[in-house]
Amino acid sequence: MQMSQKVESFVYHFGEMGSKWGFNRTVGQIYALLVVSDKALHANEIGEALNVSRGNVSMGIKELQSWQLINVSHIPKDRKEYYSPKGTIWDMANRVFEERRKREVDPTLSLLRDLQLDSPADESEAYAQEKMREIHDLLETITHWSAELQRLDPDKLTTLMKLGAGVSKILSIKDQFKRPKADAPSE
Amino acid sequence: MQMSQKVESFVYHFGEMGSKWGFNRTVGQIYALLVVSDKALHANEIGEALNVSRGNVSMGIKELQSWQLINVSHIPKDRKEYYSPKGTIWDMANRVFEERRKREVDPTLSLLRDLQLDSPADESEAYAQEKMREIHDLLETITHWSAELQRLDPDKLTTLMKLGAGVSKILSIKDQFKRPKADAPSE
DNA sequence: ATGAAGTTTCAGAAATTACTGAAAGTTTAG
DNA sequence: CTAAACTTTCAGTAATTTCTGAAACTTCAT
Repeated sequence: MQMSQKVESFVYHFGEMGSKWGFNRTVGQIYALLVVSDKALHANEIGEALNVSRGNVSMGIKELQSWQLINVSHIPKDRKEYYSPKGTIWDMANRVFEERRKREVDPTLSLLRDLQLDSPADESEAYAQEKMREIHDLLETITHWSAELQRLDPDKLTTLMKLGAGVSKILSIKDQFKRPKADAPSE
Repeated sequence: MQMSQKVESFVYHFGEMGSKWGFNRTVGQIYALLVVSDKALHANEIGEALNVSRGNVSMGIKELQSWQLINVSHIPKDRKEYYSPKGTIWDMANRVFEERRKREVDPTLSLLRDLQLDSPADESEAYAQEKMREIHDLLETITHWSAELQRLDPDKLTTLMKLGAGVSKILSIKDQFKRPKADAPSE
């Protein structure tokens, strides 16, 4: 399989990006290639297009499956497995966030909680624990927030995003509703 | 310098995390160590605490400076440079997002825009371009959104985050305000 | 059961990334 | 200007990660 000029630069670029986003170059390239292909591809086509060994393609596919990013399909009378991206681009972004949360943030939160458990031996340890608590709280807030956002349907999300900084205005509207007799004159 | 048990596990863990967040293990460890230290540290202390060469500490410091994550200070009559983390934990998170946006997202957006420029040669190229446009739009939306969020002060942000999925309710309130004579009955 | 058509595994090789430590560079006090 | 006290650089080495390709495995048609 031959990639067009455009597809080629896209695929190579995403290989590099992928390596900063939690998977290696080849995995990034395979995913990028699948995304821009209008039909599902089998392993040999992929390997040929990317100049990569059959074994490497197999490992890449496996990795993408562990991220739940691809679908496997079959064509009647053909024994090969055909791969295509699962869901929309938005789904992909969500999956990657979600998966990284599980793999990176959750273990960190759990470590930080453990380290909070026993009381500090001295002043400098108290300081360290305080900082760890701050990090814990930050991670937890971000985690909750992104989980909530993922529940919104893409349209609402887009509306919300377009709103941007306007959200702070909305917040005050909300305050008026919830507490019509607002008691915070300075804000 | 000797790290306490707790600080040690924190620092090592953040070394590993750091390597998934855009800098290498040592850089992550140095930053973690500085965050939990109640006083600024000089390069030798850092190297000794982390069991790492003087040269490596120097490179790590340089890297952290390029991310604008640390401050340098001096003590009268002492020629050494003392390092401490710059800003709050929130500032740190913002900086890292911001810096990665500049280094990774911006070049990607620019590539994707270029690839949109000339019209597709055939049907499959048209498909590829369409997908690239979707990715472009997604990245752009996320970029704008996070830029806006960074402008909010941390308190507002926290309120907003606590709100979570409640945002969709807020959105409808906003709709009532903006278009009291709403003409979209199906939404 | 057999073998053709495919996929996966994994030991070793290649490529990449990170680290060391000695030499070069910088800054300041006298 | 000199030397002491630091910091930075960078060539070579070490560690880690990724990739290859041959062998093992699986599945299915006959």
